[in-house]
Amino acid sequence: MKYSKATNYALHTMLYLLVASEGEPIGVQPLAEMQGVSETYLSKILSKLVKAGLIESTRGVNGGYKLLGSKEDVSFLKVIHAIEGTASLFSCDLKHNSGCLVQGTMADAEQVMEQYLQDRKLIDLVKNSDQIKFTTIMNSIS
Amino acid sequence: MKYSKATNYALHTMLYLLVASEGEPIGVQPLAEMQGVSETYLSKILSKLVKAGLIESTRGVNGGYKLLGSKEDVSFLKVIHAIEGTASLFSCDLKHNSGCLVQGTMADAEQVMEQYLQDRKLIDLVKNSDQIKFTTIMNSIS
DNA sequence: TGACTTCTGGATACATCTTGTCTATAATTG
DNA sequence: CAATTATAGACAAGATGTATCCAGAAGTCA
Repeated sequence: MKYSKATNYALHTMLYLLVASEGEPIGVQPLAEMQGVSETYLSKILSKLVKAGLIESTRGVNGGYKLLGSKEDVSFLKVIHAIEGTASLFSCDLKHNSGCLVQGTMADAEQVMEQYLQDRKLIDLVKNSDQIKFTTIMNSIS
Repeated sequence: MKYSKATNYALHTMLYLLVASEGEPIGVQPLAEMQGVSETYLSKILSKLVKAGLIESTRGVNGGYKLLGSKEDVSFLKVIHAIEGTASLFSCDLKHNSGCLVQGTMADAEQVMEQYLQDRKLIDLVKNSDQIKFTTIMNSIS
């Protein structure tokens, strides 16, 4: 059980869009180049973020992607759910006659993690200290 | 991202062995039949539990599997780790020059869930009320 | 020793998911 | 119309999960 690389791309892209949230939209090109992945692949990931209502896209010249809504509202959970889906991590397919004893605890464990990820906002990663250091880091993504 | 079905088999099998912890070891045959899976497949899963030190196996006539150690010590986390491995759920492969901003939070989230799963013991599912009801449920696994 | 039982390990097969790429298409600007 | 940019579909290589069958090791019992 592992998070997909797509989730990682999504989180980093959201971080970038969040910092660049004021101003012109940003095309796939620079985002894909930064992370060393093809434009079409990253665009599929970005489409999921669009459908989830996290960002908006504009086509045509000077088009691209832009954060939708408030910077402070972007939680880790929203991004993860947009990419991984919202299905439960655990499900028991066995044919019990009166419910599965295990499932409840597993669901609770997942809930605990989701609550944590919902409380954590992407902006927390960059707000406290230095926007400069952040951009340096982002640009350094090979 | 989902837990494997193997983890589910492992949890149910451990529950069964836990209830039957006093007495003779139990062979793969009944365990596999209960859960509707082949003996060889389930035995591979059980081998992982053996290697993890959760159960012990004895070969030959009247052999089988038996809980190792105290009933009270079997946490959800131990079983899950035995099957899924202990690798992190999230890892960033991007080439940052000074560490990944995202990874820390993701690791913390995982830690929160693992702590919960470590605190939850399998025996909690059956100890409070009725051993009888439990056996009924277990036997009802098609 | 020999027969039987039970776990162990290897080879194999199939389905699904992930990670991508390439190409074509739709929408927008100028 | 022409250039730009997102979107969608087809496709493929690779990894992983699920599962079976068969051969072999190891233990028990007569």
